[in-house]
Amino acid sequence: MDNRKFEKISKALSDASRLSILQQFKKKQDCVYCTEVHDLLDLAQPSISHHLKQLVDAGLLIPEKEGRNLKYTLNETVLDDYITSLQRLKL
Amino acid sequence: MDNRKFEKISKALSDASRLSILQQFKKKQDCVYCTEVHDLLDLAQPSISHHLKQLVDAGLLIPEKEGRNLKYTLNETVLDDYITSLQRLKL
DNA sequence: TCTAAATATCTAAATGTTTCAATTAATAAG
DNA sequence: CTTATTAATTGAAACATTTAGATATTTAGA
Repeated sequence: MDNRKFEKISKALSDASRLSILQQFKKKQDCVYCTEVHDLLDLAQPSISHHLKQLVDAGLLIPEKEGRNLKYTLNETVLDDYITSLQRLKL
Repeated sequence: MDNRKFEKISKALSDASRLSILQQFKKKQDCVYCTEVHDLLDLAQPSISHHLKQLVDAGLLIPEKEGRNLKYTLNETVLDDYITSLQRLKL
């Protein structure tokens, strides 16, 4: 993973709202819907859209359209690649 | 590790200059001096001071005074804790 | 003590991020 | 086709971060 991608993922992980979204996946054990995120966070709809976009752009979430709804799954591969890059920082 | 600490570390990792600083530890295999960072990055001295402060505040670097110089060591424990938190995000 | 070197702090400009109201786009259901 | 629902986009305000110049602090050495 190059430095730009690493920075982008780090930035995506550096916000309380986005961290809550990611932690929601653990609770749901599968996928998370856009609407659920709206219930989870006390933020206006465009703000949620913005945060989800950042997580998708970083590659951490995979979006999938289901009619009018939007379903997200966690991309564990990207998370693993990020962890590998962190391990490499160690001496 | 609580979410605030996680966010702080993520933010510290989300900048090109700070990432370069951390990668310098790999090259040096031990510690890094403030002066070396000044040579490494094409930034004014106060900017470097600012970046190093953020890495120290996040707990990633441990500062140690050596006369007029400042020596930094990488805190691998914090890095490991951060990695553990990331692992926990996985399903 | 005086000077030079290394680092920190203060201040301000430039830039980036977060947030929401308003609007738009897409789709499902009647 | 019309309406309601879900999500994205636009535009702007509030806030935070990055950067550097000027200045202050600390310490080493003459």
